[in-house]
Amino acid sequence: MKIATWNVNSLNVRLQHVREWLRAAEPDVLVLQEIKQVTDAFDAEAFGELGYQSVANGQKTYNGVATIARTALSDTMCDIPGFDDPQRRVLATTVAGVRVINLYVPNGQSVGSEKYQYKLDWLEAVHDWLAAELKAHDKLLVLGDFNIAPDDRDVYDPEKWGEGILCSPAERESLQALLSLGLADVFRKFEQPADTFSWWDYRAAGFRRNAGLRIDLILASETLAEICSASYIDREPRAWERPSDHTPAIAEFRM
DNA sequence: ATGGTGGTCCAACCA
Repeated sequence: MKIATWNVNSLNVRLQHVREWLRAAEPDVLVLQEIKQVTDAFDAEAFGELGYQSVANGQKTYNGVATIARTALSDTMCDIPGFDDPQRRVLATTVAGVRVINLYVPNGQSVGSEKYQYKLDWLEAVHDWLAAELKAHDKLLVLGDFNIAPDDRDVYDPEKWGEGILCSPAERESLQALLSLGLADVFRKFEQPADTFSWWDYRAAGFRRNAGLRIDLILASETLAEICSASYIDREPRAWERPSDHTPAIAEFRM
């Protein structure tokens, strides 16, 4: 099974990029974040033509997530239990016996801001939800835009970013708490080229300078981490015309 | 030290 995550920063703008990438990469599952459209505007037929089924959890203007798969999607959940939130940031589905949890973690704006507190509260609620999901599902993946660079290897200039947003100790501890539930960042199970990132700021020619961060992650339960055969980031779509500021992160499993 | 770009939607917010 080949699975990928991609923050597309508006599916309206990026639909043809996503279709092009599906044709070339042929993943079994692709999870999208920041579709920035209401659920009814999601064009399932555009993926149906390519042999994919899909489920969307959309919202006007901001956020919104969708999951696309070669096979049927079942047991869909669009909310974190017990966490009342109008923002559409989660989509859990079961695909081919794997629980696939698609997350768009809040950005947090700046350390100490209201949005930062929301991010930490949101991650705590996700933690408790995932604990329950892991009890119910041996084969589980949590993937998406985490808006957290796990450690300094995932930051182009750790000195400059310091303990700023996306890198602060509290954010990294929140991520560590998720990993402590029994999840592994599969990208780090394999040798990787230095300075491999998944997001580059549109501003200040971030991509040209490779001034990026690795914030798009694939976390696997122990059962799946054991059969993970590859994980990598495909930089190519970030170089396409009018790109998303993120590029796909991919993992492959022997199953 | 600040602002840079891009999406949504047309003023201002979000990233």
